[in-house]
Amino acid sequence: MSKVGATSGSTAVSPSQGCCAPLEAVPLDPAHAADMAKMFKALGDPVRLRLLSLISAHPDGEVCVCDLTDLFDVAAPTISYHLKLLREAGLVDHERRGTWVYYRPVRERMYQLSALLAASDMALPAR
Amino acid sequence: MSKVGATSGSTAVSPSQGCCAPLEAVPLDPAHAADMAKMFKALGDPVRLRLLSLISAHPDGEVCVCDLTDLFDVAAPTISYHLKLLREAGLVDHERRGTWVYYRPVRERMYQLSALLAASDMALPAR
DNA sequence: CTAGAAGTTAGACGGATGTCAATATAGAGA
DNA sequence: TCTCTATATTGACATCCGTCTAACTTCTAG
Repeated sequence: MSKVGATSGSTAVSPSQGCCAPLEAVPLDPAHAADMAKMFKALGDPVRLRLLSLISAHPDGEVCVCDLTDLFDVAAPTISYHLKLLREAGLVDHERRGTWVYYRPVRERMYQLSALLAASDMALPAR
Repeated sequence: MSKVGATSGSTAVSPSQGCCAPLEAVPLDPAHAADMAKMFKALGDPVRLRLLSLISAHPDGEVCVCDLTDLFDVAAPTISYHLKLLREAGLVDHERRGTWVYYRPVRERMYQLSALLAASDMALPAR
């Protein structure tokens, strides 16, 4: 707990600031860095990044796992494994409906990362 | 090379779009995903994330390695290793001046990631 | 030219990661 | 209940990663 605190960032975050100041504004404290790093790490694999992309871009706001597996060259358990990591990073949610499981993006978390990387001198609205 | 092309993104990028559409707009093609994933992976370690944070937040726009090493619990070669990874991901630049080496952030690259994660329904200007 | 300081590179090593085949679990339907 | 389909979990295995110590490179200062 230091200046910015509130790692959780439950609901609405300020559009101009997010849960926390951009990287360039103030150095990250080690504890917060660890939490953010976990999310970045989850995105640090091409399969997972594409998974999140597909989940986020879907017009229904959610995607059935059955529609994801065919798009990759890896076996189904591997997709399952990657989805679990995205879940554990807090970047996606899931819900079982009948036989199928649907994944949704957690846009607040995605935005946390986005805000962290947004530099004020690059024509972003931040500050 | 497909729809968005130009991974390099040398100079100014459109404030509302960056080098590429946000994740939610269109699924990432595999080649592009790999490039982006490499950057995310570089940020997926607490030490590296703090390094980038310190480098980005410094008022001089650059930081001497000698000022970084003391802030971490790891040995100097480990810092060197992490800085190399950040360099290879294109997130920082470096320059030797005399005995010292200075690192600078590459804000265009940071912004590429930020734009990728910015969702349009979250009060960001994108689209 | 030698001595010393700042960084990087090389090599080694334990632990984490990504993948698969095999197995388990959950629900739908006959 | 029995079977089939969709996901998840387990266990094994090869590779990658983060860390260290030791050695090397580059520069400055005598």
